[in-house]
Amino acid sequence: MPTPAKHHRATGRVTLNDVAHAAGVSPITVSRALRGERAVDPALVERVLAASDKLGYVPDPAARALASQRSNHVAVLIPKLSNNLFVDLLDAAQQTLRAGGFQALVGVTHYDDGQEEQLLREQLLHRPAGLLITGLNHNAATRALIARSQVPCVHLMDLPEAGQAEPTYCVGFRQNEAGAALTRHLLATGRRRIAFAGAQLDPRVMQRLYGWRSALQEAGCYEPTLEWLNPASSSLALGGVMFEQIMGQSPAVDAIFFCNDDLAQGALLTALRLKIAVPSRIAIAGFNDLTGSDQMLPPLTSVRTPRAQIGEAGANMLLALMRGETQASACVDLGFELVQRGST
Amino acid sequence: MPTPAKHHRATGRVTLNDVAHAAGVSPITVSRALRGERAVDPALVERVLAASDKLGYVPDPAARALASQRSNHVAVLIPKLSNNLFVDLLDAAQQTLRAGGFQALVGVTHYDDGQEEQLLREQLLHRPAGLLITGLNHNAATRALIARSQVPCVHLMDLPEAGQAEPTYCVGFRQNEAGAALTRHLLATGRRRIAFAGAQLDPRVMQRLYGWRSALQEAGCYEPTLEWLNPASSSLALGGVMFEQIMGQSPAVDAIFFCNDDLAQGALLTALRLKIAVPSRIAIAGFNDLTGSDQMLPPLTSVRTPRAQIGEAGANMLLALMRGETQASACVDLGFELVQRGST
DNA sequence: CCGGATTTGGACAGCGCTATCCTGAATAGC
DNA sequence: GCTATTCAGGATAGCGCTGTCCAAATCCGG
Repeated sequence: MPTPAKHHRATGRVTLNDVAHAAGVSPITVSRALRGERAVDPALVERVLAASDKLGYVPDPAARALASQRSNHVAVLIPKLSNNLFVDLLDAAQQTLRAGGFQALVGVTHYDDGQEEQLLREQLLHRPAGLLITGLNHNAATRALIARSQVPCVHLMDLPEAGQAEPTYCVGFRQNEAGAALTRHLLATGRRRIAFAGAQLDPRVMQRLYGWRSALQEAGCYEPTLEWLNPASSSLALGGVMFEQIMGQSPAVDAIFFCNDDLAQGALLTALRLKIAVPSRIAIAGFNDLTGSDQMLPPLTSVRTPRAQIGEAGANMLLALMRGETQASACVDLGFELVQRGST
Repeated sequence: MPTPAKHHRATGRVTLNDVAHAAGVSPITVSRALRGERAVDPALVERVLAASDKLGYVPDPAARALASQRSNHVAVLIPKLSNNLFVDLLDAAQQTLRAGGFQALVGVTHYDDGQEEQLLREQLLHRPAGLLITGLNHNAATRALIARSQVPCVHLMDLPEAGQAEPTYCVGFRQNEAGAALTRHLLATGRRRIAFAGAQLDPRVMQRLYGWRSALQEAGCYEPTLEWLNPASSSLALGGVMFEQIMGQSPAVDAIFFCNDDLAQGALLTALRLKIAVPSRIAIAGFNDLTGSDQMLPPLTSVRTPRAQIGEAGANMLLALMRGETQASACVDLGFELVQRGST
């Protein structure tokens, strides 16, 4: 006789109760022993573990979530998958979270505040144990959702300006300083008419723009006509188009700072096609040091950004927060590194 | 008086019960009305919907999963995030699933059977409603897990060989035919010593290899020394290295079929650097038509693979299966398209 | 050696929802 | 017109786990 099939459903699952019976203790003791919650007699713990192993017990996440009002999910919100930057970030965060026993729930916002809010709303229904979110600029509703939900939250990639009302936890680097550093490098190589070519125009691109501006202003080289901003998505093709545009309309420009490497790579390829010498005629620099930038012709000068480290450190900070540890340092600056190559 | 705080926990959540009270019906009726399960009087449905809207009710996924033994999660297993191919696949699948009311749980296997099995095991604990998995080749334990779990499963990217014991549902295209088609194109342009350069050596790469082989054998041009296989991960840099290797050791080769576009892109850049004329000295072709291939110098001939469509169609097939609809066609071939450009 | 503070195991009662059974009403069949 | 069959709402009983309270056991200083 396999199943009595009395009145109610009987799933084949090994439950906490089964373990409790096998170990000769009450279910609650098993729960506590396995979670390390409260003190339990070491001898009992051992018996429980043995029984649990023998039966192959694995806790049911749904039951756990229902009873405790907390799941082992972590919502991860990123703007796009088509920018490898975020793929690297996601990969590192996801792996770190998994190692800590959490499941990443990925949401892609497409740089849209409304979608971000919508996604967050959906994710919060799952009562995530934590939240990793890209950037610091969110609309009021999103900020309110985060605050009201009481879910620990770490912001990735950006750091607050000094004096800015900062969110509690963040891991990133100073985009504006990185932009300024790259611009100063271009100035140091003797360039004076340095254009900034930006696409997407998300907050991080704008920070780089501000860094570029301030560096040029310091050097007395700033001019508004050097700003080339295009709200379209960043891509190799767009980089080529913007490059031709800039070269056509501002022939005096002697360097271009592209806000992302894919744009710069597209520009380099277009320069090759048009036989425009890089860096002698014009210097080209990118940002993020994405795959392939070191393979370009000439190799692309860029800023290496610690995106994988940000994903990992952010996830680790969140893991600590979810364990209830209060972190001393709310903001971690992981810096950046100028990578000078042949294109400048 | 905010909360009575009697004996037990009281979450602030609006529950099914609240809606039932407001609508003047029993909880189970609300449940049925909202799910469209069984027939419910249209008038009642309307009242329930009104009450639910007014209170802002949203069902608790954990409670639902616990009671019904089914979550709204779908496990999605892909080999790597560093290959844009899978990012595109994931993006499309994820979006389609979300539109259907399901949450994608992403797992990255790193082309490792053991990790795949481990991930699947973890995911199955969440009682996913469905499973999207890349490829057809899985180890015995993984296949057993899938079969035993009874979870609807759709395989992506590959199609079974005729006569092969096929898994029930899959969406993809014939990798070997695509490989043969590209090879025939190279033969048609007069090339005779066509090398195959493969990295990663996953089952799909091997299928392309077999396609290349059969096309060459048909033409009487096959020779084992034309096979260059490297188990390392595919990348631009590796493409350059393999290109130099092939050119150095087999100077007679007049075309190279790279198993993935990133390799081919790296080869093209290296050819530029070494001033090896493409396609006059040697033709270069890639696979998958990834971002940037049309921007290369010369633009890269490739095979456009319908990865986004596969993600979407696979997700849609799974959605249908999860609704309990039995699909007529178990396997969908979405084909491929040869994209001839300047490099051949 | 005793009263109070601290442990540590367990009983109990749900978390919010749905599967199952049941009942009364409406419909159909002859 | 009366029984056999649908049909739609509701009562009941959990799904598997944990928060809360309680009681018994242990420890401590005076």
